[in-house]
Amino acid sequence: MRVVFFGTGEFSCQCLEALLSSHHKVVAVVCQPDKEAGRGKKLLSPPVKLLAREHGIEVFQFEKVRRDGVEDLKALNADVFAVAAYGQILSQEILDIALPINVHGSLLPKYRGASPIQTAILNGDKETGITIMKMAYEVDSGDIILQEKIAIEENDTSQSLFRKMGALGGGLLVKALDLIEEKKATFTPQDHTKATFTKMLKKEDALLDFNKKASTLVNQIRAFNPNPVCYFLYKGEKYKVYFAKVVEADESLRPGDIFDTDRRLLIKCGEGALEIEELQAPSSKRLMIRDYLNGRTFEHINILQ
RNA sequence: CGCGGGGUAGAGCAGCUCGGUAGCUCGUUGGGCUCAUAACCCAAAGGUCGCAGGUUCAAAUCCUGCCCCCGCAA
Repeated sequence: MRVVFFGTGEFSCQCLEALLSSHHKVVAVVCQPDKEAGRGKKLLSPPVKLLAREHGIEVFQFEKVRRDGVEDLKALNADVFAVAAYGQILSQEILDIALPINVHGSLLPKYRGASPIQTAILNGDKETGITIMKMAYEVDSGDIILQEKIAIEENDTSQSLFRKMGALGGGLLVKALDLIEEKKATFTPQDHTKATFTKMLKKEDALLDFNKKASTLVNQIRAFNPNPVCYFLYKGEKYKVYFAKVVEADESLRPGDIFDTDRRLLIKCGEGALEIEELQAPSSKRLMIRDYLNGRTFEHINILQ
């Protein structure tokens, strides 16, 4: 089938790669515009654009696809629009051009919206999954074509889970296209009464609150890795935490008490304590705590004071 | 020209202001202690101090240019 692929980031790339190695024909790729990013404000292309170019596929980067993309999309004469974490909402007019299907990172109707994968980790879920659906006007509300579960391991972060989900999503996307081509696809409506919604994880939510339980904070840290990354303030400076685990704590300590001991870094929480395993100090790179403490130390203070 | 930090042994850092023997913690290797150990003690190996040029009797340190890495902001 003639497919137009909509996507932008790494997750999208994995889905696109699956399509490219299938027998379906990717006639064009639509992704977000290049952005000024990084040091020196260089113009940066989305990963999907680079991948598409390597394969000689035409790339569209509409500022607003609803406003600018309709004519071009019609002209492509596609059978299917395959959408995976594109980053823009499609209008009904566009959904009507070809059969629009979407790869979503949750077991819909649970976790509709912008951050299904991260939210599953944040909530401490043991499993989540991929849903392939036919897109409807209301976001993530469409009829389900395929759905498959995946386990969330204890040491999974959003980063690692994204990678697993991308691989699974790519496979299911191709499978769904095959079914559609053979006219064997079924479309099962969601139970909308069970729908839950997720919001983008924001930087403002990345500050660790040590009054909370250590286990809660560990989930938050896993969910926010690699983006936007949880942090705490020590002497007014931001220290990012990439990995941490729950340990038992001396309950005479107050939440926020920080101390390094025996080449470990511990912070007392509302319940239990957090052992920081991988840390990033301001202006420096990520380090395993063992390496960090070789050259630097923390004073035993309370960082909530 | 967005703002800022940094490049010194395998790792993380100090030394640079005020030029003059390359240092700390850890790792590695060997030895010792121990019922035993990732613990402790002793010893050793390991460095063109990012690159190039300049100043100087002498440069990790001062000056100039370049390369690379990182944080913030987007």
